[in-house]
Amino acid sequence: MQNLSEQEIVRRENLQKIRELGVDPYPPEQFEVTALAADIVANFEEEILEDGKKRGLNYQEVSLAGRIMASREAGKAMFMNLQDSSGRIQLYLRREEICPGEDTALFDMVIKKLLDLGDYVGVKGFVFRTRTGEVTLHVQEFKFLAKSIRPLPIVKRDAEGNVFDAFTDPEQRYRMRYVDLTVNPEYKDIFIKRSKMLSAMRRFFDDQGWLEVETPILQPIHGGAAARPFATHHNTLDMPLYLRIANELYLKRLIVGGFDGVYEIGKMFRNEGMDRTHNPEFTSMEIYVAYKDYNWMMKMVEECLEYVAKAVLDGSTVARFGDQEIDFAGPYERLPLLEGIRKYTGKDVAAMDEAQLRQFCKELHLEVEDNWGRGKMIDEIFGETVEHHLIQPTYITDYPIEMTPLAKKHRSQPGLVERFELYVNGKEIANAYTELNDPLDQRERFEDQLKLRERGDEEAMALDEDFLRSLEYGMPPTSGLGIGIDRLAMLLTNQQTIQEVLLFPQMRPK
RNA sequence: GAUCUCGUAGCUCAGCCGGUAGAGCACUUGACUUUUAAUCAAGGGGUCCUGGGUUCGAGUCCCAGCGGGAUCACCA
Repeated sequence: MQNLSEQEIVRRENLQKIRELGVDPYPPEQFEVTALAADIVANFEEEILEDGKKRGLNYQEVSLAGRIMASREAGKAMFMNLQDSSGRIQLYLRREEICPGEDTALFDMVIKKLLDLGDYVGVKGFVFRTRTGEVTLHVQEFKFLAKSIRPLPIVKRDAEGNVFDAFTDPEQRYRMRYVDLTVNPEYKDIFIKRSKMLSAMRRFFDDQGWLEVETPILQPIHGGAAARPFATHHNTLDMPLYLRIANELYLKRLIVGGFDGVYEIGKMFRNEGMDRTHNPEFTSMEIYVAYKDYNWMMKMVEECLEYVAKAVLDGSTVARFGDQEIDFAGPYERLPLLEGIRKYTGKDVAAMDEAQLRQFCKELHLEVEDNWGRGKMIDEIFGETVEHHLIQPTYITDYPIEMTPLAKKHRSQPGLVERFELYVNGKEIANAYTELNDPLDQRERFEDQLKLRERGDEEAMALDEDFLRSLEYGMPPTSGLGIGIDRLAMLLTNQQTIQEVLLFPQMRPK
């Protein structure tokens, strides 16, 4: 045990003294809770009697549990604030009631002196309204449930709304999320909304009859996306394994296997940079539906996001994000990629050859690498000139084939594939294709990726022979979709950083 | 990975031109039976991120490192 602060030493001494007085600071038995603080404060009712006195009509025998977050002594009485999962309520204690006889040790010692802020307690009593009008629990029984031996940085607000001792340092908040959620309970709302978002999405898919599945996180070949993986090693098999960067190829194997619709909501892992929109592990939703194409998928996404937004935003489809208002009600604008570039630059990149594209990139002050092909440059031009305009949900459709080795060739436009990405607030939220199910075409695309890899592109896709075999057996026409769950959560909870929508964002070790 | 910026008490922060560290809350002791940032009186608490350097003297200036935040690059 190393250097304890004065306050930690005092709390440990208090813990010992409580035990010496015969009180268990960590009792094993359950404590029955019959009410929540927020419900009481919202619903307490009283009547005024003929003699002018007031009488509570409800909550006259309740039992609450939570942390003591403030304590005010007033002689032989005391006021405290109790915080439970719902909110806070004031407690009122009188010595003569807690300790009716001569022995006032429980009140004078245990409650008045040995109780610390942050301690978990259970209280029973009746609710009334104080002279100053605050709904308060008049405590008749008091019990320690768990002692806190480390001081909490409790936030205080005065009558003018000034905030004192705010626990605001993001590093501390993320590293000690348990403290953050305790002293800044408003952040719990983000995670409650995130949970509502996920359960609404599952409900939407389940109602269509699609099946939630789980596919391997440890994969021998990291396929399905262009990204650098985390590598690990399996001892018994003595082989390298990768944490998945995508689950696409496994979900398609299930479509080959005869499921009409499968989806998975789970973590993906990418060994790349971290910033306010990237965490090394992130949550993605991927869904594949047989006999559909990307036009159908656009409609499905509109219906799904509208449904999910309503579940999170109490029936509204409009999310406030910073100073923007984003409406998730469909239909969304559809803008082919090349038209989008024309719209915002006036240039027709489709007509340009590689040298002309390179020149255009220079004009835009884009740093072009030698190994970039047409597709990569067009993608960069799009990112530079169009992306930030796409505030309301917008589908960008029909991408160059080079960038998209798993999507089917466009039915009418050579050089393009049937792919769309959904942009909201200038950021990509979803990505979908009419899936490539021609096994010979797929093999050629993988081989093109291998060539890119030989040219030094570390993110080029690896060839997955077993996946190709599954396509050779025959995959029905299928449309697939991926949604970045963390980014959708950011939009629906008005948060500017991914760390705020992750309970435990990745941090450097201390 | 690059640039900017920050690191002082449990928490939030002051600390001037370099002169051995300060406030509020929290904590300790005492008073008070409807208070609410309770109040009143008294008191304790510091590896000034780490390591070097300049200087008679460094929280302060310089260098390096560690960690955070912001912006950028890569990516979803």
